[in-house]
Amino acid sequence: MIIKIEQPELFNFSECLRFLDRGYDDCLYEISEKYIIKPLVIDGEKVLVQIWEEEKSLKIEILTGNYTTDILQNTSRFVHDWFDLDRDLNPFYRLLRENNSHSFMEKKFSGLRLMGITDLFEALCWCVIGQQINLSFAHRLKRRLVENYGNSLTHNSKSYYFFPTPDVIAEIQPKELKELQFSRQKTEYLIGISRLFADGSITKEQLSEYFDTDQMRKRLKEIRGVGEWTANYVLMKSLKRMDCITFGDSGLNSSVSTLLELGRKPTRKEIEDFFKPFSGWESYFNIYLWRSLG
DNA sequence: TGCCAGGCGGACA
DNA sequence: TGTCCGCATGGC
Repeated sequence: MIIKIEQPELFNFSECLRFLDRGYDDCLYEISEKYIIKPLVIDGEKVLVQIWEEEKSLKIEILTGNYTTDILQNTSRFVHDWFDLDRDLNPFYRLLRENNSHSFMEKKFSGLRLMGITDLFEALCWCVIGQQINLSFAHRLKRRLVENYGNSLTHNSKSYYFFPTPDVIAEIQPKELKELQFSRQKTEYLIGISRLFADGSITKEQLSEYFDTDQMRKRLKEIRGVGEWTANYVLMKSLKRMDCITFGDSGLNSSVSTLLELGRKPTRKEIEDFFKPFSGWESYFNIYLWRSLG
């Protein structure tokens, strides 16, 4: 069964895949130049989907798993959310054009979308794993966690993994994670966050009912292990809030430093000023700045 | 070898 | 409220 999705204006599938790949061999999807394969849980059913581009549309095929009309519909919805297809990027591109020094981004990265991490729990765990270590090591740690504690399905004798569920991580003994080279801090944060999700203390639905981004940020920062960087990262990637800046992010610092030709780390004020013209589109500008790192 | 990595919490003034 | 420090381990 193949689902067809019309591509929105200002969309570039290759740019999106490139952003997902970046040579890190992520354990939660398989990516090639032409397609991406990802296992999903839709309405409690495990399905493996392949997404590719064909004649200006996106095609989604369910490779394995039982599916109903509802599952097809919700798979399509997932892809819309993941690739941020429902957003009109014209206003953002206008802002890029109005700021001469940034207009190169419109041409160079045209059609790049804010690739989401739909699952809030996964997004938070990924942040904790990635805190203060280099990205290649972070991906290796994530792979160890996923392959040791996540469910999987097999297709063409290949295993595709799901991110572990909160109840499973909540029960891991710290010693086990230490053996996988997780620091004591990361272990403590991961298990704590998992407990909150396992007992329903926090859910994405609940968080999305907050009045605005500031309140969501405040709520997230009450969680041990969640600081300003993680809160902003998660709000842009999972809640799709458009007004987030990942202050403290080394990649963001490096990008802003390069574009301003500072030769040093930018101050918080310099970053705030840099983002000022992009009010309401900070998250997208943040993503495009990451992309400009290469 | 030393510094840095898509930070965070806690101590201290 | 702002700043400094320890954590913990791989990559370059």
